[in-house]
Amino acid sequence: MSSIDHFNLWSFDLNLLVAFDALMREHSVTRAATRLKIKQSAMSHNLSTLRMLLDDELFIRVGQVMKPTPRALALALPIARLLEQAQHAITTREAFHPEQEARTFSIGFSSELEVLLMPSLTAQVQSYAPGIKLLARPAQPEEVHRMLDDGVIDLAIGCFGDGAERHRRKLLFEQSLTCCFNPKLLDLTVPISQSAYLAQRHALVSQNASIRGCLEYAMRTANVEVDVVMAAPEFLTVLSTVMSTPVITTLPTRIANCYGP
DNA sequence: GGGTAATCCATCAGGAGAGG
DNA sequence: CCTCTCCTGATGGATTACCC
Repeated sequence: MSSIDHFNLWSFDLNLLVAFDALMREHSVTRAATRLKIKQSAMSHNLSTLRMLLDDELFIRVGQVMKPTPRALALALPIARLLEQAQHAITTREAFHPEQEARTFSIGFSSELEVLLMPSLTAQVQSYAPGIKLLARPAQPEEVHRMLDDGVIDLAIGCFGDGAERHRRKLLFEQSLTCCFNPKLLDLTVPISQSAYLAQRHALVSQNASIRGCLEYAMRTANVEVDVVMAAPEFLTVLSTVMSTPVITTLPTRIANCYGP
């Protein structure tokens, strides 16, 4: 088995291999930069450093694409395998035995999922892993990835953005939306037409500074406006408002089915 | 003209070394 | 051991060059 030349590896920033792999996959400096969530100029610097260290052009611009040189093609597979092995070595842990574990997991939730999932999750964890405790933490979409990076939470459950490549994601279920209103206060025919929906005054769940909350993107996409008169981060506040005020709200169907009027 | 790569320059973080 | 200063490298914004 050959020995590792630590001195040479120390002088070679191994992140450059990640940059090379991204360039190999994208054949574009700009797209490779986007893939690694850095700017194009930083990726261009990485490429120039790689060119200097490996003494080869590596990628030659041909029209709109960066064509790999024979040297780059020869390096592609070994580097990809190396990165795969490195990732495997870093992420693989000893077998997890929930029944023997004694620790607290912090889970970042969006508010509606916390109330939906925590009761059954706690019951299941208590059944299979009595030594494990669960700590629910509020998690806003704009800060959830930083909370994961800082170790504030171990896991996040909710409707969040993609984050970085290191953030693993799994789809739990597709979310649908349902309208809720108090029929004693609002005279609406079900199913509600789009024009009737847009004509109402609305109460919404909002986790951020926008009063349009989770509907902001949908409204912009559909190029429509609704009259939002109230927004709050907790869905129970919104549902209580709907019960006492002639407003309509749009909530995740699971919440509406559990707690709706 | 639009898209993309390369380059220049400013900023920031981290490390090394000097001095108290 | 701690603090300060300087140096180095990474990064991003702005700009330029190049290609279709």
